[in-house]
Amino acid sequence: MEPAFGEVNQLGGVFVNGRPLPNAIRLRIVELAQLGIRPCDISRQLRVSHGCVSKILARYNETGSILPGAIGGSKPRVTTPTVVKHIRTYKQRDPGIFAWEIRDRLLADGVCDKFNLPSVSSISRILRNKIGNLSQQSQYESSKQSSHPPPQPTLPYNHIYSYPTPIGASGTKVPTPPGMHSLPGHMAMHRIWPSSHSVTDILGIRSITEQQISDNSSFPSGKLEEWSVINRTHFPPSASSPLVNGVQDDKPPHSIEPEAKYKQTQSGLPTVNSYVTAPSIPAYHPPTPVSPYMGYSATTSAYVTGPTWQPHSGSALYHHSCDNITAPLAFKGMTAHHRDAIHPHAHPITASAL
DNA sequence: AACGTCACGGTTGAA
DNA sequence: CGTTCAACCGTGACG
Repeated sequence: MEPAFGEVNQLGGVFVNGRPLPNAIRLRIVELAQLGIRPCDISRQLRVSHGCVSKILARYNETGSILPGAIGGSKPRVTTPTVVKHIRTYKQRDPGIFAWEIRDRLLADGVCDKFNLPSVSSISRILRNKIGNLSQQSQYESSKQSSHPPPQPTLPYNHIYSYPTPIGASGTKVPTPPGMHSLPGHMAMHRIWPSSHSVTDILGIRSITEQQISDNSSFPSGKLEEWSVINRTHFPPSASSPLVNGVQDDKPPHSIEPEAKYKQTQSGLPTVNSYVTAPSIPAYHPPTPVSPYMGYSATTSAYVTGPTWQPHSGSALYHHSCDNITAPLAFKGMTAHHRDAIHPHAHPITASAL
C-alpha cells in the first residue's frame, strides 16, 4: 500500500512497484535519447531497466508524450456520454423522476438495449455525480443565469491542479491515436506535478540557482503534501510557457495526481538524486567514457546543453526542477505522426525555463 | 551487447 | 461505502 521507500532494481535504481517512474526521469530518458544516447546507456545512466526505457521511448515516439498512461479507473461501460445525456434530459423534464423510471425510458426510447442498460444504481450515481444538482438548478435556473455552470462534475477540490477537465475527453480513452489529441496548445493546462522526487530536484536546483527553499531545508518530515504545496508556490506556472499539455486529452487528471503520493524518502534520496548529484553513489561508469553525457554528475543541466537544443534561457534554469513538467516537454512535436518521429530534431524537447 | 516483448506482482480509481 | 476489475506501472527474463 504505502510504498514509502520503494525498491531497488538490478541497476541500483529506485522504483516503486506498480507506480510510474517520476516524470523527471521519464523526461530525462527522452532527452538523452534525443541527444543520441543509446537506450542501453540511458538505462544504465538512469538506472532504469532497459525494458522500461524502451517502453517510454516507444511511447514517446508514438504519442509524443512522456507521461504515463492513466492508471486505474474504468471506462464507462454503460453510462456512455449518450446515455448520460439522455438521463440528463429526462431529469430536466421531470426532476422528480425515479432512477428506475429513467431506466425504463432508456430502454423504451431505444437509447439502450437490455445489454447495456445501466442499472438503477448506476443511474443514481449518474444523477448524483454527473447531473448532480440539476434538479435544484432547474428550480432556480431562471434567476440563475448560469454564470458559470460547472459544465462538469468539477473536481471536488483543487484548483490547484487546473486540469482541463476530462469529462468528455476522458470518456474516449482510445489508445491515443497521435493525431487525435486536439492539440492542447491552448488547453494550456499547466500541470503542476507534485512529485516527491521533485524535492531532490529542488535540491539540485538550489545548489545551482540558489533557490531558496530553506524554510524546508530539512525535509518535511514526511509530509509530501507540504511539498506539493511548496512546489506549487515555487514553480508557478506563470513562468513557464503554459504550453503544457496535458497530455492526453484522454487522460484524466488522476493520471497526474498520483505522483503526489509518491513518497520518496526525503532522506533516502531516492531516484533522481542518485544520478543527479549524489556523490555517494558509485557512479556507474559508462562503457564509453567519452560519451557526451558524462557530465551528468554535476547538474542535470549538464546534459541538456546539447547542441541541438536551446533552452531559451540559462541552462541552469532549465533544469526541470521538479516533475513540474512544463509542458512542452510532455509532448513532442505536435502531431507526431508515427513514423517521422524518427528524426531527432523533429520534436526537440523544448524545455521551458523553470 | 543491444533491444523488443511479455509475464509478473503491484497500484489505482471509476463503476 | 466497500468491492470489483480493467486499466496502467516497472522489473526482470527471455529470445
